[in-house]
Amino acid sequence: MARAAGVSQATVSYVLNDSPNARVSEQTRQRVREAAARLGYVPDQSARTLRTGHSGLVLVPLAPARTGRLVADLLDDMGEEFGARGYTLVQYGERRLKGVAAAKAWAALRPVAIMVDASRLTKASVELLKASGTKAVIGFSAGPSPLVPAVVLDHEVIGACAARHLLDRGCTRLGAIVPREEGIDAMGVGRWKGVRRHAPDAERIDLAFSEEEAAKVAARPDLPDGIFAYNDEYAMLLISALQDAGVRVPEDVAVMGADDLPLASLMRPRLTSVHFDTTASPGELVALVDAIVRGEREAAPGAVMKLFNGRLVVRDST
Amino acid sequence: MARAAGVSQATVSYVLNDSPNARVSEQTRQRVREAAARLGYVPDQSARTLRTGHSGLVLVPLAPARTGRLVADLLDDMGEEFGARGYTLVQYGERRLKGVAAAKAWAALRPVAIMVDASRLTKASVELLKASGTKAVIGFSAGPSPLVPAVVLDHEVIGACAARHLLDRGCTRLGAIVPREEGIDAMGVGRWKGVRRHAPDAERIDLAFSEEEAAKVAARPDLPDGIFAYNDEYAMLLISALQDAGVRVPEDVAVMGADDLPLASLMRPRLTSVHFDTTASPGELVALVDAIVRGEREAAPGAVMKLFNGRLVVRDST
DNA sequence: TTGTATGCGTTATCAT
DNA sequence: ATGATAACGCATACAA
Repeated sequence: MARAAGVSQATVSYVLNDSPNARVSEQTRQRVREAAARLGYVPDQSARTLRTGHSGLVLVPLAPARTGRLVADLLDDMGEEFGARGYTLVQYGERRLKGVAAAKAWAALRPVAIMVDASRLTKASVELLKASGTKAVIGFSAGPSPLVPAVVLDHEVIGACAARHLLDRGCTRLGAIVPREEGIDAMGVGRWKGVRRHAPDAERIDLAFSEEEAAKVAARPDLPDGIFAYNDEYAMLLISALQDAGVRVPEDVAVMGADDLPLASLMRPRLTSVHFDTTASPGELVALVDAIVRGEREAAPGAVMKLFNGRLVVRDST
Repeated sequence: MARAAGVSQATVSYVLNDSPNARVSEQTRQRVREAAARLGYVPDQSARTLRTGHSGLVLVPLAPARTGRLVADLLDDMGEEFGARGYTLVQYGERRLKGVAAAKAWAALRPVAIMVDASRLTKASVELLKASGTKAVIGFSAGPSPLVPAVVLDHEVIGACAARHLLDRGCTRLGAIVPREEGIDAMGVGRWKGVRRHAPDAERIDLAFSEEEAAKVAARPDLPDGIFAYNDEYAMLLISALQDAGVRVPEDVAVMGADDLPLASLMRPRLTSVHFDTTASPGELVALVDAIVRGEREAAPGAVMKLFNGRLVVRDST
């Protein structure tokens, strides 16, 4: 490249990076830019990483369980935010690896930060990542993590919000669905606990995502008259089972969901859902990670960053 | 690292890579492995990339339009498959960039292969990628691409399958929803064309994903008696609008979806859907990309890899 | 069986 | 204002 432009490598570097203290004549700049365009020259990120010692990579290994729209949107927005700050957010698809084996694969890329489901981290893996230069190791989880600072969705608040709404509507005996599904059961328990804040004797109803299981629940003679179904998908599952069983919704049993899925609003009767406003979160989160990476802020293990701050709305279209 | 083990860099490299023609004593291997474990040493991928000239990275820049479950699952499976073959699949989200600007961002990572929505590629960007060492540039699209070999979902076959089923059920006047949504309208047209294979005068009904729009369609006095609604989401939208308008489904108007979403089977009446079996595709696709990368196979622009091969099933639960 | 030397593309320092 | 040069960590040809 340098040869093609008839200048030195260093000059190329200055021009293409708009180096602040670069003293390069406009004429030379032109020559360099023209040569770059002609050759289709693109600086090599790996060489840059090797030289500078940092990759600008923010690694997000995908969660083993498929996550919902909420997380997908969050990642989209964070990608934009990180990009604007000069980082590159990359989703890394290798769901099988766990513990140190996973950490080695991640560390090989020398990411500057990594945001990953806390359940995939161990003490050893966090140490490995830190030792290999990762500035910020952040976990996603349902609660504080002893290993890393964690991004937490406050599931109890969601459950409490739903319970309050059901009680306001006149329900007297509440129940909460807890999904029997690897990876999301912990969140289910959190939401159920939240329901119990307002209804101490709310029943916990474990349910796998299948029509057979739902039919069994719907056939029970002693159903609560208000059920928070964990999220919109489980709510739809439950409602269809109740309808099949001849139970009137919401007259006999009121059902609430959460996540406010677009599809859920198409159910008839319309589904009432807890909606979380996370619009501000991506920016805040990225700013925080940036600060940690730059060493301007500390975040000790056990610290918690809430994914939203009480911005809950019940969308009730009945 | 080499110092810590008391051996040379070269020996470390031999041991950690299990070099085929490496003749290293078992004793030395032990020492190296032990030192690596003790230090939490992980080879630097950027240095390796720089030296070898290839990164092993398979880049999948995300589509600008929100993709469905089908693509998400496909990516999951391909991630596993690529991992098993020594590649690393990463999803790189930089949605704003287009054309050559996007290609530059991608090329900086020196990926060995890139799989991307064909609409984001231009002649110049493909050349840039090829020039910077990307062995395989593969497009996702609704049909053959003049620029690159393409992974194609045969939308016409899907539409034809739905049409046949509706006709078999006794419908006489067919319609097909074409989504009015950036990025997926082309697929909608393809599916509509497929419907016309069996029903030449099938009506094209453009529809944005909103309840207002759907209500307008549902209020029409001259509705077809069989509608293929593009996919399950649009089918649910349309069905709820029809129900609100007092139209009986499926007695007055039969509606079919596609994708076989788990949620869609929870609608009452149950939704009939075209299901594509793509289970074999990820493996085949990855094997093909691997062959192209290794130069064992050619794939010229215009070539087409079908995402499934006629493995279509109508799930009809009425 | 193991060590030494070289170069990949970039950036930073120093020299011109 | 620009060029020469070293060093980043690794893989590999070759020497020992």
